[in-house]
Amino acid sequence: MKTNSCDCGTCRHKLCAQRVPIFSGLNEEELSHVADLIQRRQYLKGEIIQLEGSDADCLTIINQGKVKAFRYTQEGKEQILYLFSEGDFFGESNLFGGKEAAYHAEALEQTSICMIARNDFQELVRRYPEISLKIIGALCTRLERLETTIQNMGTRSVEGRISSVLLEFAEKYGVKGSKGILITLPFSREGMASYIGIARETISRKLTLLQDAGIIEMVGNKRILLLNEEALRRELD
Amino acid sequence: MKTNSCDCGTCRHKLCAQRVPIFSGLNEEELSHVADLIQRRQYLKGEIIQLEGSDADCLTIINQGKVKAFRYTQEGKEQILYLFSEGDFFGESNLFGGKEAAYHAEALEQTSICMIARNDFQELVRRYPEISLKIIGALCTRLERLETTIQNMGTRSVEGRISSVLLEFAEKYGVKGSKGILITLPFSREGMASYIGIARETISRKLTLLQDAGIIEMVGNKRILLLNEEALRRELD
DNA sequence: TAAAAACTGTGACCGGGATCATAATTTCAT
DNA sequence: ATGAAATTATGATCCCGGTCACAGTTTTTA
Repeated sequence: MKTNSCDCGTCRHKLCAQRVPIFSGLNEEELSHVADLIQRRQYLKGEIIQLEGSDADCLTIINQGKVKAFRYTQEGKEQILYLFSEGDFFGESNLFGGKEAAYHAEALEQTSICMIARNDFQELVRRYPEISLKIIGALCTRLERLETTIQNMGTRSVEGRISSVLLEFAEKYGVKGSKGILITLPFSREGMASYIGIARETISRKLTLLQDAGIIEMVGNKRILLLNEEALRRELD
Repeated sequence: MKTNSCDCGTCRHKLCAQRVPIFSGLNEEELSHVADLIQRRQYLKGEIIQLEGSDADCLTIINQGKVKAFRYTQEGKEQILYLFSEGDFFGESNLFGGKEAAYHAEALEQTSICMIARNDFQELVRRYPEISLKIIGALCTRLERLETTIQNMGTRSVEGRISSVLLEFAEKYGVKGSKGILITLPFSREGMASYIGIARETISRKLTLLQDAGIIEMVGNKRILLLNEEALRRELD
């Protein structure tokens, strides 16, 4: 088991600050300053990190693990908005909009996060303006993703949406093997359905079809072997 | 007819810079500096301001008018992503992500815009860090809107989506009268359908139902009188 | 102001995906 | 390893909204 956490109490989470894109570009001394302000926390799978509507006033950066951000529709269905991984952050709207948390956040596996309080962060931004440029860049990327998601949902081609999610996971979590790309899914079927915005049964059926077509191969419930990436790409509408 | 444009050539668009939230917080002299960098342009209804995929490298701020941002799905259907009004801006991803334009932008009526070139803007941000905080705030707001849109689209309750759009327009463009709120719609039915992500015929039918229920009253094609706001709010899922 | 063009409303029909029910499978705990 | 619990697959049915067709209206243009 590799130890990529730092509990020595001396380095003051410099590791965490270093690996976060937001702070790339800062030098050693500046990073040290940032690290002073960081508070770290650990969560187990299934634990809630943030409650929608709460007024947590800190920026949360994911150091290790995966986090899903979601809301409940009035019918009680869960709608997943984001899947955050190492280096991603959330809670920015708490800081800048001054509003309450826009969604629930739940650890999908053992997860360690870094938190920076609102006031500390605002000061950081003033002292190191490049940070805000990085944040703007990250927000733009996120906007683009949502824009594409909306475009896809509007199109209503369920096959296309499933293909696009599989490709996304392949890129983020896939491992190339001799037969194809082995994807360890971050979600159960239920989760994937909620991420895509369709019913669980539907995704089961479509995945079966993809398997019958020889494009994928399901390995247990949590892994999918992508045999024919090109074919999947052609499904994208 | 009120004259809220400035063509004197002397004030150098200070008006424009002033009314834009991004630059609120700057003083007279700073605004003047900003105004120096601004280039102004006019568009008629239907004219294209930005082409998806083009590498326009400037931030565009809407001074007056309305602009729709949209993409085409592979089936050729138009999907409207944003409706921008006075004070809104777009093109930020061109500046920060360094990528190409993420969508088409078209004037919905006579529209005047202010443009700032990439380099000029980057310099502005460095000189006045508050600007980037304002931008981050605006991006967060936009993200929240998209998040809600996605949540709505996932829910697939068409009634709810229509109600939410009507309420949005009522707030932005509504005028209170004795009988209710008179909304001048920024879109045709086609446009509303594309904004919501449903078929034109469906929105016609649903609006007729709402009218039969006494909740709204259609006034010609371009206006809707909102008689019972509460009832509409209850439709929101 | 009249004709043309664009937009909107409505009926008929159809299909994809939601829902419900149940069986099969996988995962987990002991 | 084995039974229990959770997850997934699959069949049957239903219904909402898309699509097509066409009529009615509004808006534009000359």
